[in-house]
Amino acid sequence: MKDNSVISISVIKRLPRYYRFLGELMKSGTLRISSGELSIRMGLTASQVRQDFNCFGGFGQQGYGYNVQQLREEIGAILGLNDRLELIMVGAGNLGRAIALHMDFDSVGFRLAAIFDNDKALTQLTIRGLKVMDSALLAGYCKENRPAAAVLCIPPDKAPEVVDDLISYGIRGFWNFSHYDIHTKYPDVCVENVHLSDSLMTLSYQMKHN
Amino acid sequence: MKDNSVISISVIKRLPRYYRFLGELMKSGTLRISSGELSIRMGLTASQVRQDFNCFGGFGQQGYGYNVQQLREEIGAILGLNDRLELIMVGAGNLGRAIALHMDFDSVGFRLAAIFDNDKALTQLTIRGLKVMDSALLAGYCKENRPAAAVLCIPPDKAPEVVDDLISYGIRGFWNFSHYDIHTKYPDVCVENVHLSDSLMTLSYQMKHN
DNA sequence: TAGATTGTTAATCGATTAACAATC
DNA sequence: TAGATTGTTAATCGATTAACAATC
Repeated sequence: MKDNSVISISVIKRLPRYYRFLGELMKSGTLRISSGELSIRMGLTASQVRQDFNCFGGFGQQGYGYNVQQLREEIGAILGLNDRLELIMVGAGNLGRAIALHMDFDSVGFRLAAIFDNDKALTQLTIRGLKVMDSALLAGYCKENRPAAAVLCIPPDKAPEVVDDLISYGIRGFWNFSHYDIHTKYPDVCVENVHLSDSLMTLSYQMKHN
Repeated sequence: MKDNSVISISVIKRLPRYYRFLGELMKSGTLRISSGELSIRMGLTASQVRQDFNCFGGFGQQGYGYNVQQLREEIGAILGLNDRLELIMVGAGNLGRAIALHMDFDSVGFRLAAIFDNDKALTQLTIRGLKVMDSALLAGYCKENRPAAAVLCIPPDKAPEVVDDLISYGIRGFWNFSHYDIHTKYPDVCVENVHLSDSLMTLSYQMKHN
């Protein structure tokens, strides 16, 4: 796995999908696959598949194709799924709790280590073995445990302050469900936005223009 | 609002963000804004802002800029937020219930009209005034009410069958939280994927490569 | 009118696709 | 060896940025 030149974000965003398809192929007992066959199944071009994989080095073999399991492992390694960063959740409302219960964090490179909320009614709860902690304990917790990233499940009006705090506590990555633009103020921090209403508006557009 | 030529998906995906920023400007009492000022706030180029808006017609005025409220309304109209498509939810597990409770569907062009699950323990529940219905009633409901779209919050192994059914019941759009590629089999249907674990893997990649 | 800022065309950049020599 | 399929270079396509004339 070479990793010298900068990989474009378009390529990175396709990797999880490759990873998923290769997982399904593995389950179905497929040992090898060609770029052509994979491209048909995924609705891409064979060229793109080869270009994508070759960003990271030659995983294939001429005349044979790609070894499914090996390729999947390589992509997993590139995505960083083999070691886990400590992750905290801030905001344990409906959405936060569902995310905490629903996601298999361990299989996507993170370990959910703590959950915080400032609502006393929620700090009673235990979610997946984690007791929801009072937000007042956030600073102390971060100082002691140095988590790397945070899931942000809070209303947008509270987001600016919470983000400022978290950054000052050493958080360097955000999985952001809040409608607040972290990158505008902190361009160097890693951010993955999940803007649910934006996504649904896009569906609205699609459906209302044929 | 002209709508003849095909608008690229890159432009469409930026519209909800414009809509959100313009909403904030409106709240703060700003009446007009230039492409230059808006581009700085949003981290885009002034050129791109003008190009984007001009896909749909001239909303601005030379020497003045754009009227915030009018521009926001135009974008809302383009996204189709003024009328609401009937939407059903299939799958009322943790994630589905949180989405149902959390989302303001009315403000993004949809009306959540019914929720279905095949788990008898869930069909007791009432969520936002909607009684969770048994999946056995799905066909009858669709025949009678002709909903346009479905939120899919089911495990991926059940997805192929459920999607087949829903398509046969006349569903033409999916907000898809399930890890199943609807477009592969049904390229003509409207799909917005929310692949949460893909998103988190992307964050993992970002954080582990500096 | 002069200044500001759009709408739009042209130039650049990047990503995707095509082609093909290398090679298993 | 012959066939298949990669890795990689070149061509195309599309999206972003720059430039500037039009005009409020």
